Amino acid sequence: MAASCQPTYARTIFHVDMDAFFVSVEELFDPSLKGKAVVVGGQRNDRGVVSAASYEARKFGVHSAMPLRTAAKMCPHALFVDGHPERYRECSERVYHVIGTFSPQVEMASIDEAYLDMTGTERLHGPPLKAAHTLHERMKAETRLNCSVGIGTSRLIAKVSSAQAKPNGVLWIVPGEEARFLAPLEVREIPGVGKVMEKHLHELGIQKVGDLARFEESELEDRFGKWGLALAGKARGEDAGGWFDSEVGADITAKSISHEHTYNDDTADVLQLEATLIRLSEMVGRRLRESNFYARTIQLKLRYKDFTTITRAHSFPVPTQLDTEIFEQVRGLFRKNWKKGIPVRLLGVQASSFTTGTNQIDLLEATRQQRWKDALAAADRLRDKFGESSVGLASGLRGSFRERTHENPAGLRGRKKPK
DNA sequence: TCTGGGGTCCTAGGACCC
DNA sequence: TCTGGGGTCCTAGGACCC
Repeated sequence: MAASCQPTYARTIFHVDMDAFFVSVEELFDPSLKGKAVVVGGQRNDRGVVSAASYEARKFGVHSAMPLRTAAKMCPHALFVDGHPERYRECSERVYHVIGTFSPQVEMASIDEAYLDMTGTERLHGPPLKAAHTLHERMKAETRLNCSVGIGTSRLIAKVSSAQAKPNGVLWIVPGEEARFLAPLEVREIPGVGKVMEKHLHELGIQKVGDLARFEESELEDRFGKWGLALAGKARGEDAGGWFDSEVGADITAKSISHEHTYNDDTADVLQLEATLIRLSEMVGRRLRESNFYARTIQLKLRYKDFTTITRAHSFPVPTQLDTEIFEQVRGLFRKNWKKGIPVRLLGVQASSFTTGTNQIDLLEATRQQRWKDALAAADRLRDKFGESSVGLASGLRGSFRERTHENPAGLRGRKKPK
């Protein structure tokens, strides 16, 4: 079993990461923002977090995921801008178009980053560095946006090196140099190592990736299980375990669809809460229909004032796409689990366990569901024309208990859209 | 500091079946 | 009576990512 677990040739993976994506897109629409401290995600007093901050704002310690109110204190002169998901999606599609001309094996990992498998494209695009510079220039020419490109023999190396290349740079880690490149970096730089894992590692005296690489692999496995083993591989630059191990461009279908809403003011008003559940159920149902998914499991998410959060799920025998069925389930879960009178901060509805198309419903049931689907499709078209609030399961009810909360337009930063 | 919204993956316990 | 071992499904929670 001795010899080669080595691949016969090394892969060449690119990771393309757009620089301060949301901020840069906003600058395209309003050039006066250029060079200023800009925070995208909402207004300075909103209950929300920073989606993106300009490099100017970052100098004051502002970073994404930070509460907007904190950002406003750290950087009072910053300009606060609401997010525009449609703009980001549109630019993201242009990015996808550009990278698609470089390799057949491409994959958008999120709205603003992509992987390309460039193995074997030398005859077409030249050596990695040259190809990367061409890509970098073409990206700027066709999207007017800056990006950074990391090149390596694994997704992990490509990802970490694109981060090191920022802003607006290209970095190639030559095959064989992976471990040496990673060694001086903080363990937190490894994708998948967050706050909690970082703390655990620090307690073991592990600060840098080099420390991690020297650590006994079996002890990592004993302490952290499967993940510990993967971690040992990552310290060497390997795509060990999980999503990283998959081929670039492999077809990934969505596993869940969800919508949630945080109130600007916590509420214990049953009518308002159930009106929100209707709206969220409709949004989830609509997306199920768009993707032609049927969901077997519906989950309620409930967050109280003090941030304690529960989730309660239920699976039905026959999968569904229907707003009414989703809402009935979720309302049932809500009534059973909400501690009456305790103010609620957030409600969420999630659908999962998908099938594409139902298998064995009898004919009557099928026609009944078809009628519903037709009606709902008509409603979807109406919404496209007149906006989200024009049609609803209970638009009358909603009309009288319209929420005062505003939609956070910065909301959308999802990883994947189901096809 | 007072914490969005949309996702993925992992773990762990209990039910249920063979 | 008192007790096994494995597999799969379901549910709840949590870490992590952008």
